[in-house]
Amino acid sequence: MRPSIKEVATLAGVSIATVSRLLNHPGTVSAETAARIQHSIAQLGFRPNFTGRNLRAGSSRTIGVVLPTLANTVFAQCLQGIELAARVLDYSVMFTTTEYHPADESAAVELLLGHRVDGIILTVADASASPTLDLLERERIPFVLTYNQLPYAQADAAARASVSVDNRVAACDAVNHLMAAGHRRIRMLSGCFNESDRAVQRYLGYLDAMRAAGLEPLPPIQLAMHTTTTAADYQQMLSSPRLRPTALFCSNDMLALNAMRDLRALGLSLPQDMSVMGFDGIPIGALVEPVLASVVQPSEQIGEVALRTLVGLLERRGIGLVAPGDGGRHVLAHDIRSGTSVRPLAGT
Amino acid sequence: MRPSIKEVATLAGVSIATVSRLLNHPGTVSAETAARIQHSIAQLGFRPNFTGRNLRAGSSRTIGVVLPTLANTVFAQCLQGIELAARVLDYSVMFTTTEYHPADESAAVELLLGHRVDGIILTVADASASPTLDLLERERIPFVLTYNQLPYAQADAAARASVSVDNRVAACDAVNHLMAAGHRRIRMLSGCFNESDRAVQRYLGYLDAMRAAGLEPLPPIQLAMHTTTTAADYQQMLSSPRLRPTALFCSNDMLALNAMRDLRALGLSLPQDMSVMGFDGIPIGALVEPVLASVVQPSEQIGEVALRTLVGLLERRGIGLVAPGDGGRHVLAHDIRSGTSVRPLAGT
DNA sequence: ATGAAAGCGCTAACAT
DNA sequence: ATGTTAGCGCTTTCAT
Repeated sequence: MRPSIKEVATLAGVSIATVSRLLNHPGTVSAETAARIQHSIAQLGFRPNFTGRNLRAGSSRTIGVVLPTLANTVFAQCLQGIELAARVLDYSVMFTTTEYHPADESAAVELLLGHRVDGIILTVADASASPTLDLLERERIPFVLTYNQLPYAQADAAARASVSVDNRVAACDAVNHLMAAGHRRIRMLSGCFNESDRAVQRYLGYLDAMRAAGLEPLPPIQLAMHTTTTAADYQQMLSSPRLRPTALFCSNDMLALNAMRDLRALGLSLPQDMSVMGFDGIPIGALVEPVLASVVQPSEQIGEVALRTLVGLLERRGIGLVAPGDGGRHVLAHDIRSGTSVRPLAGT
Repeated sequence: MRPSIKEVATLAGVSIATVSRLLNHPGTVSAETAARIQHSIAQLGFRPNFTGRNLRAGSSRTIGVVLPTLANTVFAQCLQGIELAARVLDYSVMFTTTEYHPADESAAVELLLGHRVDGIILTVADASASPTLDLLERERIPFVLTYNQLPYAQADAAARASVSVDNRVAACDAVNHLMAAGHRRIRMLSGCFNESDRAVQRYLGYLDAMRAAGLEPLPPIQLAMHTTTTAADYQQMLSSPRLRPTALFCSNDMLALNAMRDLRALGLSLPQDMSVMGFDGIPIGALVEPVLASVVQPSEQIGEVALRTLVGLLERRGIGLVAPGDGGRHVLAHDIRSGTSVRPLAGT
C-alpha cells in the first residue's frame, strides 16, 4: 500500500490534520513544521489520494465524456478540445464511446455516475427524446451537449446546455453553395437519421435550400453506417441517367470521402462526373485533391466551450445558484469551405 | 447528497451489510429481503458510489491513458481500441494528452496516480530515457507502452510491456517498396527526433534500406511539428535539381498528406513530380486520390492489445504473481499498403 | 499553530 | 441469513 497522510504525519511527528492543512491551506502552518512535513512527504514519496479526498468532498474534479466514436475525426477533435481545456482548469476526463447506439448511452452515463463525475459532456443520438438526458436531469447532474442542437428553450422547461453550430442553417448554406455553382439535381447522402439528430437537421436544411430555390428535393440516401458506404448504395442512384444527381451533399466528411472513393471505383471522375460536398470540415479534407468542399464546424472549440460551460455550471452550483434560464445554448458560427470537389456547372 | 447504502438499508429495514452483500454477493441474501432491498434501491434511485468502494478496495477499475495528441488519427484509433476493450472488461478510462511535450508526460502521470488508476497505457517521447517510466516503475504501477518500441529485455532489467510494430523493420520495408518502384534518391521527412523515438527508429530503417541497396542516404528533414509543415521546409530540398529526391518517405501519414498539399501548392504534380510514402496507414489515406502508400500499423488493435495486456498484469498481480520475465513485449505485424502516391520510375 | 475526532460510502471480517 | 464494527485516506470542525 502506498504511504498515506498518516505515515507522513508520523514521520514528521505531527498530526494528520497538520499535514492536511499544509496540503490544502499552506500558510496556516508554521514554517518550521511545514519544512519537516515537506521532507517526510518527499522521503516517503507521498502522493495525496484523490479517492479519499473525493469521498470526503463529495466531488471528484473529474468530468465524463460520452461520444459516438473516435473513428470520426470530428469527435476526436472535440475530445481534444475538451481535454486541453480540462487540463488548464485542473479537471480530469473520463472518456467513453457509444458507437452510435442509443442503448449504450445510458450504460455509459450510469458508469460515469457511479464514478461520481462532477458533470458530463455528451453527444446523444437524439437530444429531443433521450432517456439518458432525462436521467441526467433527474439526477441533477450538470451536463452539456455537443453537436446535438436543442430547440430554443420552452418557457416552462429548464433549458439544457449545448454547444453546436446551427446544423439546419449550415446545411442550407452548403446546398446554396452547390446551387451557386450551378447545381440543381442535388442529392443528400446521410447517416442513419435515428442515430443522429444532426443528420436530420442537415436534411431539413437541404430541404429548405431546395424549396427556397423552387427545386424538387430528392429522397435522401440513408446509410446503415455513418462513415462507411458500399458500392451498392450508389447503384440505384447512378442507374437512371434522368435521376442522376450532379452533386452529392454528404452529412459528414468521412462519409463524403468514402463516397468519393466509391464513385471513383465505379469509374467516375471527380469532380467532373459528380460534385461532392461534406459537412464537418475535418482538417484532412483541406489537404486532399480535390479539396473537399465542406461546412466547417469548429470542433475543437466546441469541445473547449463545452468544457468551460460545464465547469461554469459546476462552480456556479457550488455557490448555490441555479443554472440561469437560458442555460448555455451556444450556437457557434460555421463556415463554408469551398473546395475543388465541387465543380462549377456550365450554363450557370 | 445522493442516497447512500445507509438510506437503502434504513428504508428496507436491514443493516448496511446486507445491502452490500446483495450488491456484491447476491445469493447470500434471502429472496425475501433481497426483494425488499431491491425495492428500496429502485425507490431511492440508489447507485453504488465507486469512490467509497475504491477507497475500501484500494483499486479503482480505472486505467489511465496518456497519448501525444488526438490531432493525429493514429492515436485516436488507438484510444478507440483501448476504450472498446476496456468497456468489455468493465474498466473505465481516464484520458490525457501531452502534445508531444516530454515535460507534460510526468504531470499527466502524476495526476493519474493521484486518482489511483490501476494501471496506465502511454506513449512517451523516448521510452529508453524517460523519467516518467522510471517513476512508474518506482511506484510499481503496471503500465503498457504503445507505439514506443523497447529494446529487447536485458537479462538483468525487468522487461517493460509494450505494444508496437517493429518500426525500424517496417520503415526499411517501406523504403524497399520505394526502391522496388525504381526510386533511388529517397529523402526522409520526419517529425522531431527527440519528441518521438518512433521517428528515430523509422529513420534507422531508412538508413538500413538505403545502405543495403548501396545508396547514399540523404540527411533527414526534421520538422518542428509532427504533423504540420510549411512551404519553407521544401525550398531547400527542391532548389537543387541535382539533390532533388524522386520520393519522400514521411514518418507519419498526417505529415505525408500535409507534404502532398504543400508540394501541390508549390506547383508539383503528384505523383508525377514526386512520389510520397507515409507511415501509419490511417484509414483516410486509402480513400484519397492518389491513394497514400503507407506502412499500415494496426492502431486500434494496438490499443486493444495494450489494454488486455495491462489488465492481464493487473489481475495477475492480484493473484500475487510477479510479471513474467518478458513482460509483454508485443510486436504486431505491419503491412505495406501500396498506393498510387508512389509512381513506378521508368527504367527500373 | 496544532491535535483529536467525526464521518464521507463502502466492504469484509467477525459475531450472532 | 443477518447485524456490528473497523477502517480505507482525507478534510474539517472544534478544542486547546
